[in-house]
Amino acid sequence: MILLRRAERSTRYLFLERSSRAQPVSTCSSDSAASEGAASDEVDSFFRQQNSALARLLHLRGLQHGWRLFGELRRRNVVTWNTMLAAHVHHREIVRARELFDGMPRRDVVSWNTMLLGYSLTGQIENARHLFDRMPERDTFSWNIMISGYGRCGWIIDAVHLFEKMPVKNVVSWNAVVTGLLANGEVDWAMEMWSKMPIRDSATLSTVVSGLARNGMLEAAERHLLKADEGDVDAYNTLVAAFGRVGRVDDARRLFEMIPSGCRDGKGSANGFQRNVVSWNSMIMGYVKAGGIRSARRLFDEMPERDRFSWNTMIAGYVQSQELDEAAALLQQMPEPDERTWNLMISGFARSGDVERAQRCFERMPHRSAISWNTIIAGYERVGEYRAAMSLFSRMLASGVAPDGHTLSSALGACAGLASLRQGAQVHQLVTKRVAVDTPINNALVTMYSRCGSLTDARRTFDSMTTRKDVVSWNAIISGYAQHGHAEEALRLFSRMEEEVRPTHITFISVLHACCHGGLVEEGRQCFDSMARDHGIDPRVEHYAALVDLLGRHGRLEEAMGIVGGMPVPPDRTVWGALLGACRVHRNDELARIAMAALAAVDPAGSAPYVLLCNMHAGVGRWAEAAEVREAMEQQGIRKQAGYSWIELQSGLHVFAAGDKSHPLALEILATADSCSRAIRDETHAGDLPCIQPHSS
DNA sequence: ATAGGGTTAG
Repeated sequence: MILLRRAERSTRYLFLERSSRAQPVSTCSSDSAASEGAASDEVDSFFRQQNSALARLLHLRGLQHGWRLFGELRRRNVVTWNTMLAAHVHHREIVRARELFDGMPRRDVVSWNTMLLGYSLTGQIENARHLFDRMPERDTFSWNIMISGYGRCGWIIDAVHLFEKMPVKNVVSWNAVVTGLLANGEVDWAMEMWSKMPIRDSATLSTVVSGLARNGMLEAAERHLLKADEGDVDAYNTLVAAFGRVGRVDDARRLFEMIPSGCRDGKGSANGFQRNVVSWNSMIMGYVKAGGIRSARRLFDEMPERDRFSWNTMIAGYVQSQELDEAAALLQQMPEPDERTWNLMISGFARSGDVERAQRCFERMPHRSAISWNTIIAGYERVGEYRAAMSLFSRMLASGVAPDGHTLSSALGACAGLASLRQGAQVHQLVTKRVAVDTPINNALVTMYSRCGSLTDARRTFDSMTTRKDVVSWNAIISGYAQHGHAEEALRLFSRMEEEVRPTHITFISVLHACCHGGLVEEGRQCFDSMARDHGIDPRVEHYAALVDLLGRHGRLEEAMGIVGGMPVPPDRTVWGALLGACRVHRNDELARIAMAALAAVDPAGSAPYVLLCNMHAGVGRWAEAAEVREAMEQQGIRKQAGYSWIELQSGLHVFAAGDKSHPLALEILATADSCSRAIRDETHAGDLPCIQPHSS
């Protein structure tokens, strides 16, 4: 790399001369120029073989192994450099690709095109444009790469503009611009362009069928397909997959049956119109999507030949139906599971909560990409094992695999879970350095800052977002204000939100919590009522729990009980728990007994009713009763999980459990907590507060 | 060794 950097410095401002042959970039590499000129046919053929060996190696073993062979070849031949460059682009290693590109002793138009492609595939279309404008020469590939790149990045006007400016268009250019228009929802424009196409090939039909299907126009797609009647199996496959994707498995099957099977009589058709492995895979995928795992398996067993896609789709199906043993059984039968197979298994185990098994798969796989790391990190993050998630994240960084947006979102989620502002801010640094900051990343940052206690940073991130704020962004910031007790600001943001995006059920949970913590009982009540009425969102059990909490906490116990009694869904432990908590604060023994019995019924193993009842007795000095409850609890083998709180300060991480006095400053901390508790009690007249209990044992 | 259309993983 040092060598490449030096080369980069010497060549940065030199431009290639216009030529169809590779040119030396720097005058000091005259030896390679000379050898290039003198290359005999035998030498050329030797390098061709070496280069295809390099390409194979890169394909099979990844970049690390390729480097070795590359090192021996690189001084000789521009194709070698291009092979390596293409491999980096293929792996989306754009920074390394650029380093390589800058360090190349010579470049031809393929080198430039490959670099354009790299930027276009990683969404950095401005960088691609910058290079495109400075290219010493352009060919049709260059223009086509830019047109499809603009289309992919959503800059459809620029794509069309470039297409019109392009001197010599080929069929790929036309297909690319039609694809771009369809991918950006410009159906009419696309079809107009399509009708003007001077040349079409087999990809044209697939382009239109797929584009229409992706715009939800499945019937129009089918009309086009049948009208063209080219017997193009790829186009049929597109539609089989498209019907499958939206769950219309019968339509998918109908199309699938229209493709000649061609395997029994060996007839097929003259132009090769017969089912291929993709047809079968697409059909299997349709069944998998529709939950028809048995039908999928039947096809899988029936199909004449299977490829990696078939195996992986089938395994994905079992993973999705949570039949992980079946998935593992198929994994056993595969001759060579590939990276995707392992990733599927990892995500399957992780999603089922079995992160240990997920990690065993992770450790077994030979080559881990960013996706593998992301899958296992997200798995740990999702089950709340934030420390494990962060330690894998460090391992990933150390292993040299570049983190992407998915990685950093998960890492931010783990920091949020740990409430670790310090680590969160470090990940934020990586975000600004390493990835394009899109909406999901911004959302993760807002959540992280708010959960780590820095509402100011959360708000700053939210306000300075340059990408579109989606419903998750709004939910994140509203929930932040809710958790920090700023009910008015949460409600203000909620009204602003309603002007831009549709709230979801998650929004209402945050708003209800905000009202609860801010004492805005009436507003909360109205908000709950407006959910179904104005927004068409039926309250779920979580909303009922929040409403009961809101009413109960503010002393409206009968009203809360009325809500519980009238619920269209059975109240669960969160609802009864909220009611019980309220009974305790407002000392309503009678209702507490009802709630406690109900809670014990819906959650027999839970300790909450016992603990609360015990504390109620203890709170008014009924020690014998308190002891009785405790005994009953022990007899039934119910144990309270110790609750922990922690805070991260300059001095490190401080962890506390109830009644735990092991901290060196325990006495001072408890005294401060106590005085806070008193101050709040005086301020709010809220009876005794369940949240701070330095005296509980 | 580089461009457009088809099926799987975060």
